[in-house]
Amino acid sequence: MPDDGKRAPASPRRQKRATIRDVANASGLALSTVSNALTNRRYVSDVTRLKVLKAATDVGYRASKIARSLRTHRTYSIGILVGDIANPFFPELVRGVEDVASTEGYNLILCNTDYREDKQRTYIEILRDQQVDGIVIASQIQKSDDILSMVEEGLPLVMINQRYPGTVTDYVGVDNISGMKETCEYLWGLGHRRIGFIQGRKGSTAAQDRYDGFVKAMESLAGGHDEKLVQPGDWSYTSGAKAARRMLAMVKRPTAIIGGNDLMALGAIEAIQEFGLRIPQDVSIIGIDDIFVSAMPWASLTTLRHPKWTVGATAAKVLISRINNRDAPISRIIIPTELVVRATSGAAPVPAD
Amino acid sequence: MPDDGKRAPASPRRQKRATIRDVANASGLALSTVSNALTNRRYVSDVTRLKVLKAATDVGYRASKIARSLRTHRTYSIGILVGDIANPFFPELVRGVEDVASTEGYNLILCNTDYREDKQRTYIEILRDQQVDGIVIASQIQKSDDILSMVEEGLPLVMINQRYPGTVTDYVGVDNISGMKETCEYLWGLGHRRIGFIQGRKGSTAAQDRYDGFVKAMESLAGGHDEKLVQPGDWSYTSGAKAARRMLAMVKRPTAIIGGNDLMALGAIEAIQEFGLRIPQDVSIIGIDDIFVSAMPWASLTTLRHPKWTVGATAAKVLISRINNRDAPISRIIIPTELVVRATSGAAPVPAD
DNA sequence: CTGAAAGCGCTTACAG
DNA sequence: CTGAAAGCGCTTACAG
Repeated sequence: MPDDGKRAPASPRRQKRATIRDVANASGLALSTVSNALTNRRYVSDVTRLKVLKAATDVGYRASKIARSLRTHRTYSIGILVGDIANPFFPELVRGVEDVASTEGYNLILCNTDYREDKQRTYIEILRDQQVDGIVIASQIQKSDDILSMVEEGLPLVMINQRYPGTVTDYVGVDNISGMKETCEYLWGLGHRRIGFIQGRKGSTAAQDRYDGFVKAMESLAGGHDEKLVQPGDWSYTSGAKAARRMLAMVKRPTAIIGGNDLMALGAIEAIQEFGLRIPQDVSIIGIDDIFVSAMPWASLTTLRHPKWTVGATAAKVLISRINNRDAPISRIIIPTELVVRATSGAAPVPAD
Repeated sequence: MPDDGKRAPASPRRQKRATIRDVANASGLALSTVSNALTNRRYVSDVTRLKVLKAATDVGYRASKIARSLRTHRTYSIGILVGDIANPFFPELVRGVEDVASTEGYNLILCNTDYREDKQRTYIEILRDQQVDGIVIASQIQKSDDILSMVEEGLPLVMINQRYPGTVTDYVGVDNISGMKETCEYLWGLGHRRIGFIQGRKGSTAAQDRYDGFVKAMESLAGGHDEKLVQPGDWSYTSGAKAARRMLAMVKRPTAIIGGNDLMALGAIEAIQEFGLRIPQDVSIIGIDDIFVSAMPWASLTTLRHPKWTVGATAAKVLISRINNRDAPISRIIIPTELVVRATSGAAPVPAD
């Protein structure tokens, strides 16, 4: 391509930013006085302050966060580790984090781990080198030594729906156990006796908790569960469809299926329709999370709502409190889920057998 | 709440990180030699380098990005402005940006503007104070003086699907005009003569381009368009449903509707069904973007695919090139759209009038 | 090939 | 109430 003459605005390469020294010169005051006037850390007479303020706006001064960080060891940025922002579960949660972070003057560095330990490790190193003030961990990876070493280092950390055996950190999550109990009882009350469950990605604490909740609930309702009716998935739509197909192909197929998340439940709907079965007359299907799709009329998925924004916002608040007070007691906040009944669940079919 | 005795690991408050000085002491070499050995900026003898490397790992040294940034004026972080990460259009785009950014050693600061100029302004100031190396602007806000001042300042910037009159910056976008042409021609070929269009959020360049494309296409196909069949929306599902209701209530209702984005098209589906009309026998509906929901079988929305990941990834590449070479010619990259035909579009109904 | 010194732009004891 | 100086942890001319 020949150069068409369009170029980046020629000379105005990074124009020099005004520094605190410029303000000092413009106002005829000392650096320290300018700094104190601007940051309100020490008493400065009103007349001096006004002089400083005027000089600052005159020269267009904005403090360098970098220089400040080097000196104060605070960056006012926090990192967040998520599995994949393109998974519809995360954006709302991240919004919650970002909303309170930005209100509190922090900015948010987004890291997608793809649920991989090596990526998580790399990101954690980067965030530490960056000297973030804290990290929100929502990546769902169950084990990682890096987490331990951060805990030892005293770096503020908050876990979302994720625990590390052997470490005690601030935690925000939903009560998957009770949620699953409510869900199973609801189905049981509708007459369902063969209830299937599609598990989430292996290695995720949330997947484990939801499974445990299912097992426990079925234990108390039915005295146990049929492990063949538990099929593995990986949170994705297609994995949900596949898991459901396996269950529906059984001689004694379930009359209700709980997806470990909405995406898998939605995939299961596709499978159920493939089998020529009606929802909910033949098979009921329930998801977990309540992503925005689930509320749309053609999905209208009954689901156990996970208050994602609130969880994210709460995690950010907890993290920031921790940053401001390292010695406060550990907090462990459990946010309730809510069963949202829509069109995909109903009474169990009259048993044919 | 009484203190339950669980406390943050007591003393290990921010343990001191090893500094370059520690490495110098441990190796018996000078600071500058250590720095040069670690950063490869100057020749260092192999034996010295090895000594440095060993000392560095021994003391667990990791360079402080902050100190380095203060000195080099590079932060290796970039910001991204989006309308709202919870809008399903953005996550995939952000993923694209993040994927190449992280590969290139940059981290990504996420900012949600909620399509508001004041929020955008605030974020821009923060990002400048943070001295990010560059900014990706995907927030769709049409005017903002801050953009201008960044351009003047020479801060690397890349616009996604968004132009600013009077400024020349790097740009990555899709060809909405051709895309709309293809879409309208497709519908025209199916016999549709009354084609409705739901507009995107006012003030967005993309919304404007799509509208312009629609008008232009209809001009060449039909010699003009019926402005009554253009109804405003704001990108949201509900706004799409409302806009569609207005069109469907008309005496001469459209036989096909193009949603300015998929979310609005999906909302329109709801409206069409409310009116007791069949899709596509009575009304065809087409979206723009191809968000993940649209591919699901019960939506199965015909749509003009917007390669979001690619657009994001390309924008990041362009931005990083710009950061590395301020004087390179401006680039303007147009990524083609693709009409994905699914179940919601078909032949126009035989006219009853 | 290596070292001593200056300096990036701030904040914060320490004097006065 | 204000100022001069040290220092955060690096990199980079400048000497040798």
